Amino acid sequence: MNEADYKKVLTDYIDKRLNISEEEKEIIASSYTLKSFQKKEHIFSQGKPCSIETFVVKGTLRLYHVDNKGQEHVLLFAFPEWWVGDMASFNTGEPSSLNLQVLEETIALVIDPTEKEVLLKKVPKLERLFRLMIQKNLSVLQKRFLLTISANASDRYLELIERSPGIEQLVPQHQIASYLGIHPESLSRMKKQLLK
Amino acid sequence: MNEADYKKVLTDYIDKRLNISEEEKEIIASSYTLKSFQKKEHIFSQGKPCSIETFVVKGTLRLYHVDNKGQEHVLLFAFPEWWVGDMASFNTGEPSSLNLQVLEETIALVIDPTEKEVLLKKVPKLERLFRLMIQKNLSVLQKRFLLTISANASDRYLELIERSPGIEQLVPQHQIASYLGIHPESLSRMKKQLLK
DNA sequence: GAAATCTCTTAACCTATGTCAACGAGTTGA
DNA sequence: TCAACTCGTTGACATAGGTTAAGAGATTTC
Repeated sequence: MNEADYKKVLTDYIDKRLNISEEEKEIIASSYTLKSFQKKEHIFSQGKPCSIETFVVKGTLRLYHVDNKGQEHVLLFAFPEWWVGDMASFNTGEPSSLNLQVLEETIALVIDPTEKEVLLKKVPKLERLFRLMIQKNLSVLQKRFLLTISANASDRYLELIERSPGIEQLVPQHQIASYLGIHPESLSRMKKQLLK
Repeated sequence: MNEADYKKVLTDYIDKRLNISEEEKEIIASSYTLKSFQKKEHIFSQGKPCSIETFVVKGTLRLYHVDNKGQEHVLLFAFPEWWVGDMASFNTGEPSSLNLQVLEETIALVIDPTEKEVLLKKVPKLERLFRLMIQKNLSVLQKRFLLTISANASDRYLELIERSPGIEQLVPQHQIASYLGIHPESLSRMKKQLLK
């Protein structure tokens, strides 16, 4: 696949949701920059403004937070056709509280706040797309929050593997523990319990 | 205050963020319906589609979820100039997983999905406002989520009373416990510990 | 291919919070 | 004014998950 092919993934994605003209497709394609990232690389980091919004074309990422005790907490794993970033920081310029790290070699289309502003001016109907996108993010996060506070770790684990079968092949177990909000030792013990 | 005054709270709120014409103000004002709600009343409930988006003009509300063990979990308390609803349900029509209940007699401006669609057609620049609004909600929820998974109950309690001083006067303690994700007995015990 | 590093497991013990039961102070309602 | 609730508190005990330490395979690195 070449650059144009990768960008087509994005314009197709948008076209499916909004119906855009060829001209608009070109504007969109030229507004985004194609980047590839190596395993373990950080695309943005906690403490610095996140000036990048990412559309994943290929690969796997994790978005996580490090708390003031040094503990990592995975917010989400991202796969192709996902948008990832730190909305709050991207829009306000304030330091991000999140880190975006590559788990599997990734190809993504990225944009910075200024370019995005220009793009939205040129193609205002994208406002709607981004609203829908955030809405989706919000309702995913809301579900996750409710599950986190109302279910115990093993129910959350079962929910995760049901919702994302195959995730245990893609992501090391200690990061699944981190996603579940428990320690690797606890997950290990828990899985042993579940086998009974 | 009369109806026009209450609606002015909304149009002023929007004008501060978007700069809208007099004509647009009128369209907006006429798209929203003024409602008042009594203490303990439910504005929408879990299991039914939430076909209402609320802009609080006056009063206090709580948005909560009841899990499958019958336990209540408060997602947020809402105060004047807040938007409250269940975005996911409002936009898709699927059953809501949330309840919105009045804690103190409330005056609010409400809109349903159809009216909102019409309004957005008439005043497309509101797309931007709603995007910003959801963005804010998302970043609040994200902070809350990170705090919930990385801090213990007493740190969350201290954070809450620091962020919302006076909340203990507005909301009964067992609902604060529910917001913190613990049981009333635990909060009681915890506060005793903190006094030492 | 040896050393270093990472990943997962197990075990023993610890702690925060849940659970259940009882009680007293207020508040509401007949 | 008494009965019924609601709300917060306390205590005893239970449990999920944290903490620490150790070891065994994998995997990476030089």
